[in-house]
Amino acid sequence: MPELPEVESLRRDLLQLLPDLVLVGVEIRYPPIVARPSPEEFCRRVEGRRVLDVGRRGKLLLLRLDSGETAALHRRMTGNLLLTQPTEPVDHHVHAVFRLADGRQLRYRDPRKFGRLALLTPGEMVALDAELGPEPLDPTFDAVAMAEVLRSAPGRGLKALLLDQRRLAGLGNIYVDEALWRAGLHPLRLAGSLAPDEVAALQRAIRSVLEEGIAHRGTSLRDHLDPDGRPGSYQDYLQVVGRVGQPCRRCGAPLARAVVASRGTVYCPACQR
DNA sequence: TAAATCCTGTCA
DNA sequence: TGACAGGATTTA
Repeated sequence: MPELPEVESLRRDLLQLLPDLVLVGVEIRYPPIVARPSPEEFCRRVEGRRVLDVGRRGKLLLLRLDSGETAALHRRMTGNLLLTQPTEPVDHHVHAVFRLADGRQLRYRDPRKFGRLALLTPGEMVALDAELGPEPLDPTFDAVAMAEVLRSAPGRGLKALLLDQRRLAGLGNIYVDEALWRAGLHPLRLAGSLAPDEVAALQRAIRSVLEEGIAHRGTSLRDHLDPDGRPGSYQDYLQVVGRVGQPCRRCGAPLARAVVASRGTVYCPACQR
């Protein structure tokens, strides 16, 4: 599922289309995909707008329009934004089509229909930003900032806390499991119980798994594709996800599976404490 | 805090 | 054929 590295990879790919990315037309084929405003209003306010910049906040892709508004896309589980020629057939999983000035199209394809589009005024963008936790790849996100996140909910388990976008933005099920393994921390370990060196290790682990994920253009266990329809390759480097029962690459013990924070969770019961 | 909800492809 | 997966939101 698209987490921070998958959205960041998409952001960087779309930046290559600037400065001539003009959304000359918008077609919404599955109206519930537009969270706000109404689908008609969304089209009216996006059509004809030039994209000045492509940003990201957590797992949200942000298209900053020349109107001052921002079109936000959350890909949720199975959403992809594909750059295609208009002659390519539109399959029934395509829920929104953005026609570009050069004739090509950006198509939002999402078999699960969980993803959402929204158009945000500057004020709404500020409000959304305030609801999300810090960016783990921001240069200012260091061990001190990690400690603050943990201190904000000392009684919660680490995995539940790290998945909470209001506490820390951008992590999902895959990268949380990978980061906790790398830090040697158990997913149920209470956030308030970490020693200073463990806090620092967790911050470094989160940063490194996200950076490696981006370097490999994301994890494509199943669905993630870039705008040209190509998968990422970080699935080939995962240490725990998808390896239940196989030996831990640190200590050799068989990796275990449990449901933590309502998510399938893989960890090493021997060396994650 | 936990459960239900939204969805449909995939797998047993 | 039915259980399962899961991010975010809503409801109990």
